[in-house]
Formats: sequence, structure tokens, C-alpha cells
Amino acid sequence: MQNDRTGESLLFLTDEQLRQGIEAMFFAYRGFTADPDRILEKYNYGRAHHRAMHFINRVPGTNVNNLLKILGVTKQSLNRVLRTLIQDELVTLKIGTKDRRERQLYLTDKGKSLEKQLSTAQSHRMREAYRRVGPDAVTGFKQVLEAMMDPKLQVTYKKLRSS
Amino acid sequence: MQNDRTGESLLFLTDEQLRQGIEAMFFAYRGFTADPDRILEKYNYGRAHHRAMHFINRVPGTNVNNLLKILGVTKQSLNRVLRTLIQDELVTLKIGTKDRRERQLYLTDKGKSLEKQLSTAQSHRMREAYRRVGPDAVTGFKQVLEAMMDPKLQVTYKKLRSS
DNA sequence: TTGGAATGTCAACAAGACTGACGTAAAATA
DNA sequence: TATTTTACGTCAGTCTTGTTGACATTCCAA
Repeated sequence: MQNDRTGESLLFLTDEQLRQGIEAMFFAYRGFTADPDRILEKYNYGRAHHRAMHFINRVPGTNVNNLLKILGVTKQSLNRVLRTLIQDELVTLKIGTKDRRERQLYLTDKGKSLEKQLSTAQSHRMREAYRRVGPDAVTGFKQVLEAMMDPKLQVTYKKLRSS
Repeated sequence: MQNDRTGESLLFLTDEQLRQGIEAMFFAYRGFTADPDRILEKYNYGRAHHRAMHFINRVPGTNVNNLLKILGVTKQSLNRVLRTLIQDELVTLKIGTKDRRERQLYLTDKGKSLEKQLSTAQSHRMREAYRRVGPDAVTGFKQVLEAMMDPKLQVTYKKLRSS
């Protein structure tokens, strides 16, 4: 309601600005997932499979517990996805060397190939967006996203960056 | 692989930069929905209810078809959500005056109250993120998100901005 | 007056999340 | 060494939210 123009620092924090940000996130996330979704459909996989493959590719040899923390789902939910990925030979397990209870997860060549296909499609849209808006906007984009994460996930995100 | 440093404009478009953006979107979206989700749970509603209420509040009197275009779901899916919202007296229908087949959707006072609660929670996190990173980053954030949308949704998004 | 558009509704189904319970193997610890 | 804890898998059941397909109603417009 009130448009408080007492200071520059408050000027952009109107309800309208916040609402726009909310709607931008909603519409952009649809675009963000649209391209991989189309590919996944052809193979009868879903977003859950994509996410698992993405992070197994990102952290090869990760154990199940670590992947669960990253994905934020239950082990039953992840297990269903992993089972099909292992059956279809996109993912392989290796018994942990130090701790033999652990399963280390890896993408097979077949898995790497599909993951590449998916990430290429997803990156393509992001690359185009980045190119159109320029480097400074991209910096801002990442800063806001990082600030919006739950603290624990922010730590996870940063760990992935530096690995 | 190749780190092409021939021009400033290409410097930031590495695979690593793109991957970071993808992961940032993934983790940030979790934060984005976390707070409203907690509130919705108490009322036994889901994200679908939130989205419907958000846009009915945003475009009071919208008809179902328009809402379907914004939300990008089937009428059957939306109908299920609308039915419960109407039963629970959070949303009311009004027969269209010009075209009596159309149902115009409005939030009741009760609906407005819950919507306010949800948007306050969601805005709070966004406000904090905005505050931490500053206005320039916010501008970049919105620019990238807008550039990532499907063209049709970009139009929808812009229409909402100017309404 | 008839075709098509807008809407609602029923049924069936699937993905993907959840909880709870239970089992097994291995590691850690008392 | 015996017990407890951890890591993982699995079975069963439930919920939300999405899907298709079929069909009825209402009613605008040609």
C-alpha cells in the first residue's frame, strides 16, 4: 500500500516487487524443467530420475545417504528411482572399500550419455538466457538464489561448487 | 573443457557456470516453497491450492480458462483443487455477466486471509534475500528468470505485471 | 437451429512424494 | 565379545497432483 520513498534501500522492496519475484520464480521454473522433461518422457523417466542422475554425475561415488541429503527425499522414494536406473544399467553400485555397508553410486557410460543429453538441453536454455542478459545480471541471479536457500542447502550448494 | 578467454562476453559461459546455475535453481526453489508448504500442511492443502489462490487473488474475476493458461495444468486437475476451495469457502464463483458460461473466480474474505498468510511467508524469505544482495542483484535475478521462461509464459508474466 | 465453446464431472491411472515396519549386514562401542 | 548403531533395502499403504478419455450441460453465435 504505502510507497515509502524515504531511502534508496527500501525503494525496491515493495509488495509489488516481491510478488513479481514470486511469479518470476514460478514461471521460470517451468521453463527450467521443460526441455529435460520432454527428453525424459521418451525414455519413460521423470524428474526424479534426472535429479538423481545429475548429482551422481556431479559427485561420482557418492553413497546413498549423501545423495538423500542433497535431494531432500526419503530413502524409499530415492530407492524406487535408483532401482530402475540400476535395472536399466544407467547407474552402477560399488561396495564401499572403507565401509562395506556403503554403496557408492556411479553412472555407467549409458547413464553418462543420457545425463549429458539432459544437461545439454537444460544448459542450452540457461546459456541463452545468460547471453541475453549479460554477466552482471547472472551474478545477481545467483546471489539472490543463494540467499533464498535454506542454510543447510546453501552449505550443500557451496560444497558442490568447490568440489 | 576448453576455457575460451577470447572475449569478456564468453568468459562466464563455462559448463561449470551453467551447472552452478542449474543447481542454484534447484536448491533455491526448495527454499522458495518451503515456508508456504508448512502453512498449507496445517490446513491440509497443497501447492496446487496455493497457486490457484495466488492467481485468483492476483486477477480477481478471472475465468477458469484464463487460470488454466496461467497455471499450465488440465481443467480436471484445476477443477479438483477449485472444488475443495469452493467447498471450504475460500473461493466463490460468479456467473459471467457478458458470457454466462464463464465462471468468474474470486477469493472470499477467508480466502484472502489465507492467501495473505501464504504470500507473507513466501515474501518474507524473498525480502530477506533481496535485502542481503541489494537492488542491482535483484534486477539481474529478474532478468535471468524472465529470459528463461517459455515465450508464451513470458507474455503472461508481463501481462500480470502491467495489470 | 445447430455447431462449437466453456465448463463440470466421472473414472481410471501414474509419478512421486510420504510414513511405518521390518530385515540384513557391517561397523562401532561398551 | 556382545550389544548397539548405522547404512541400506524392501514391503505395504497413503496422499497429492498431474494425466487421458468420455460425456453432459449450458449457451453464444453463425
